[in-house]
Amino acid sequence: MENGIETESEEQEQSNSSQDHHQKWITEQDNLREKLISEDNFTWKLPAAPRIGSQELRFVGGFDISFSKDDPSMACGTLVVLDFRTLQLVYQDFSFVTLHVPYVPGFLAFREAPVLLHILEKMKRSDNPFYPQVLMVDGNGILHPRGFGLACHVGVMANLPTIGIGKSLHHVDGLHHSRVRKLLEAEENSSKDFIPLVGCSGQTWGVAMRSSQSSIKPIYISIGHRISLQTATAIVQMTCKYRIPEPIRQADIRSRDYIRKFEMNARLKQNH
DNA sequence: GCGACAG
DNA sequence: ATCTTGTCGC
Repeated sequence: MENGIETESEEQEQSNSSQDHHQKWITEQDNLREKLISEDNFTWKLPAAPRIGSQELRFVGGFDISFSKDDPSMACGTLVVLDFRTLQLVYQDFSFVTLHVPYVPGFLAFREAPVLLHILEKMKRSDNPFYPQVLMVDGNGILHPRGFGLACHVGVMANLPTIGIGKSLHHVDGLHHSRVRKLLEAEENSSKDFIPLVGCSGQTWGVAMRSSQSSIKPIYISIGHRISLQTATAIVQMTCKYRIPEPIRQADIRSRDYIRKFEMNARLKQNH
């Protein structure tokens, strides 16, 4: 009985302190959100776009993190940069780190953003000519409970145009699976592969996109920073060879590869 | 009160 | 995120 009560109060304290921490995180998200730019804000143009006197988009970045199955706190953040026209890799970098911040839905940025910002900063410091003009992030932008997901967070902090790519739907403003499924089915016959994600409030949070013919499961595109949804959608479409756009897909593949090699090395050491 | 909840 | 086999199709 006494143990039961004691445990309960400890849990209560834990719960309270984590609630406090979440409140700090919420405040930080609310503050950063004031700097968010949700329209095109860059000097380049898309191919065939009539923007006189500006260079075409050339370098598209992608970011992802993979985790060790042996020790889930060990992670590898990977940044790749692809040539927009050829989708060939022109740059890659890895950051092997130990993460102490847990994943909490709605607060992904506090876990993953520092890793990405570190790799970006390193690249910028060295004046690397392949520094991305726009960055795709594995996670949502404004498609988020407070309209400020991972893609917005890194976009504002790195002052870089960013696009959020979700592989599953984060439920926001009445947007849940059955509602999106209905929207998809309704538009399916009209051969549209983009479905605006309009919530109950009437706000457009992003688009669901059937990126490849083989998969019925959509990806969820939302703006991060300094880009319009229309431009973001066009860029994602132009970089999709498979369901996941190439920048994210390459980052994912190479990140997993890095972790696997690390684990292999660890095994070899252990055995002899 | 219960369930839902990007990666 | 990660664990996991085969399987269907171009």
